[in-house]
Amino acid sequence: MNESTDFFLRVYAVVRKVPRGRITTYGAIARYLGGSARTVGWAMNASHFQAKAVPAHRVVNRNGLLTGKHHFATPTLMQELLQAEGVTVQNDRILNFKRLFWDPAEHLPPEQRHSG
DNA sequence: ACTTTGACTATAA
DNA sequence: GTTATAGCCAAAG
Repeated sequence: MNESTDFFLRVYAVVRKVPRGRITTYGAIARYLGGSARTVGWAMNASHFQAKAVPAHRVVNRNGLLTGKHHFATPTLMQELLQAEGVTVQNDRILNFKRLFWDPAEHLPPEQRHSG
């Protein structure tokens, strides 16, 4: 495993730590892991190939917009998954986004180890 | 090797 | 709120 590849795994590890019914952003993950939001988004694109499922529906952009909905099996699956967890979505946007926002840098220890 | 694209974000007008 | 620009990093052509 290269360090670059490990970054993807760290992204998945963080996303899986997002509590049910909460959401986070690409930028928050990027800041926590020390990468860029683009790279996090790219990692999410490859999350489908992971053996373990990644709750990618809990990751939205900084505006609470479901920008990644088109990458799911169906363009409405992301919204359905969120609503199934108690998150209200309207017009492809999460309501109370700021209240439901879950910052890994605030709830996770610094430099979260993948071995744990 | 260079250009374009992309599940992003911050700032400015 | 919208549009444009700059920064960012990885993958594909």
